[in-house]
Amino acid sequence: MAKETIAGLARRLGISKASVSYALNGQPGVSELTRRRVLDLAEELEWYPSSSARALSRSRAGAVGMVLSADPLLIDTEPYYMAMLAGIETALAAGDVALMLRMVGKDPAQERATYERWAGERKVDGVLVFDHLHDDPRPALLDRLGMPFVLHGAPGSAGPAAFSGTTTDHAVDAATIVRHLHDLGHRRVAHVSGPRTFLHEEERIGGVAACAATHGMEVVPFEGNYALGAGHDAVVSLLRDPGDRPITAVVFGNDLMSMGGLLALRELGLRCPEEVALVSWDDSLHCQLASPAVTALSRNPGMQGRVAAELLLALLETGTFQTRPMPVSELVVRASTAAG
Amino acid sequence: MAKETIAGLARRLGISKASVSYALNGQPGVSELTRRRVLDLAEELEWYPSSSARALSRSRAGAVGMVLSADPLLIDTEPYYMAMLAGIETALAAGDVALMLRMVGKDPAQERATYERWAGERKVDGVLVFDHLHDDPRPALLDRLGMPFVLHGAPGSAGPAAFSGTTTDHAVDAATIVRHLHDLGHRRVAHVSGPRTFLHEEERIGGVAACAATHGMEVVPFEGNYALGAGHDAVVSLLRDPGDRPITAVVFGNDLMSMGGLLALRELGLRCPEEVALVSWDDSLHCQLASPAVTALSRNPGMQGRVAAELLLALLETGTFQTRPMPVSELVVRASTAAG
DNA sequence: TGTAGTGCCTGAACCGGTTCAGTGACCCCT
DNA sequence: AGGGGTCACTGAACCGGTTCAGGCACTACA
Repeated sequence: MAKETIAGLARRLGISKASVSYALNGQPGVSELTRRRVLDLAEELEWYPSSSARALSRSRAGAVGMVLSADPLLIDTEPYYMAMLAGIETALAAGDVALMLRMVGKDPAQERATYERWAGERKVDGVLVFDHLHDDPRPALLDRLGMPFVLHGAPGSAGPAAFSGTTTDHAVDAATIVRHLHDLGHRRVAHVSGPRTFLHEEERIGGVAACAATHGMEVVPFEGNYALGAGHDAVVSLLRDPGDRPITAVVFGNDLMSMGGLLALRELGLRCPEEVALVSWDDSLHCQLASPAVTALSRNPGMQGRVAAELLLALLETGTFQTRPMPVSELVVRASTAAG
Repeated sequence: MAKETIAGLARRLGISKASVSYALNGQPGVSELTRRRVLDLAEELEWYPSSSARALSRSRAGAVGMVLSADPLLIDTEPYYMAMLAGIETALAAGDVALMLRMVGKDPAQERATYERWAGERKVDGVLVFDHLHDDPRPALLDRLGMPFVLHGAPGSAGPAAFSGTTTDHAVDAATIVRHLHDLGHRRVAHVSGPRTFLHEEERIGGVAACAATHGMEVVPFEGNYALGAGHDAVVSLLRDPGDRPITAVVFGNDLMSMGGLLALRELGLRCPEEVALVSWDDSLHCQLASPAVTALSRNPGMQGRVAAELLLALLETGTFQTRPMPVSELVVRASTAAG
């Protein structure tokens, strides 16, 4: 099948390229009759405008990018990403924008290089950025590159922002978890967080500490890295020697560490939830299938991804920054925190 | 920052656009000195060629596409996809090709429409196709569209193929599983497969039946759909009423159904592996974390994805079809089939 | 000394769309 | 009858690269 072009359509209809273009794009300047003839012919020939030609003349790629920079070890075990991707994709598909995906290791330089490349090549119109860091260099970089972006999980504290993002009130989530444990009688708990370089972990740690303080509870912090082994090691080092005031509950920063913690409890011969209760700050199938099933904060990554993508589309469309707070997460109570 | 163009570079250097282009692309026609000057300037200005302009003049998108058409329910629970994606991405990144991702529901029409669109818009240079079906309409469609593709999990039986693909010898995998169960003394087993519309499930079912026959074993087939509930329901309907010759082992087509089966065993009060052994035809973290941990065939989806992507790159580069057999999968023996 | 060959470089066409400025035709108003 | 406005449409420029045909200078060879 010889590829049709807009010039071909114009020739067949005996009109000019310009008219065809106007007709196809719903722009004024053509009669209703002509427009119909053009659209009908395009459909009949199963013709679509060349995306690269369109991208060139509109100076718009029609795609947005996303760099998944994660531990290769985690990337296939974290259902979180896949769910988020699915949400992002549904939003983008609705806006007729393509998703360009790049996976790099935990190397910030590679993520940076990818952004520079994409900006230079004008390959994407904007990017979705995740896991906001302390003194995150990426917003400044992207600004310098003139690349619109949405920060997923932006710092919610600031006022009207100079960028778009979704915000999560981690303090509220923290309170939900801490109160749940307090209600069950726990007074000394551990909090196994993700790396403190992530801003949201900082907020969570602060939230947990604050809420615990108002309830007269004690929190033992532990910095993990979201991997199975970290959860395991945390539990071993925190609970091997109970001491006089033992820890009776552990909050994990994600589902993988929760699973690791559960394995460790089994090894140590500690019964869950009778001796130690568990809460995961991320829900997933893992939490549901574990035995005991693990109480988890359901954060709905699919919806979050969808919202982030919508913000990016809006930013590209209108150029206005928006921040949108995510709805409060819900705690799904399961056996790991069943009433003692 | 005003965007530089090739014309800008040419002006700065006092040479023609053509020379710049030749220099940048490593083509003959420029002196070594000029080439260096061009490359140095490009680096200094952090300049990259516009991907859309390049795509237009080369008539090559520089991207390949992949439609993930799966049950939305499964898409975020199946670690298989994520691992495969990671493998695909590493191969594509090496070949400097972008990955365009689209997720659609289990609706074949949408997948078809996506291919037609991509072909019409020349948005991708080729696609990766998964889950080969009985009388799969996609190869013919893609051929008609002139869209190069690689079939992941192509029928391995045929001779030199008219397309590229990775092939898996499911009969060998089936034998690995069946022999393992036979060695443990099982003589009557169930095989909970995925939908028979998938060609690979057909091959697996045949392989299991054939190998079982040579070992004097009996196989009870059950058609599932890869979802948690299907595994559960299969076990319930197969094992609730043992009868005179009870089933002592169940083989599941993927990890999710295995987990469902495990839940069902627990409900029925059947001990695993003492009363019923379990094998999963897909390994994942779920199998490792389950209790008992589930024996599983490790198929290395990351590597398979990488190979499939490499085949596609080769096809785009040279235009020659290749089929590449995947290495035989290895059975990871865990507690769910521990010696009785 | 003429000429064929080679190396370096250039102008212009081309890829397939979008968009601007301009041209008639037609209608309305005074 | 003449001036102004709207409508449908067109030619040509443009987006930013790639590539072809050809020009010029210089060397090599007969």
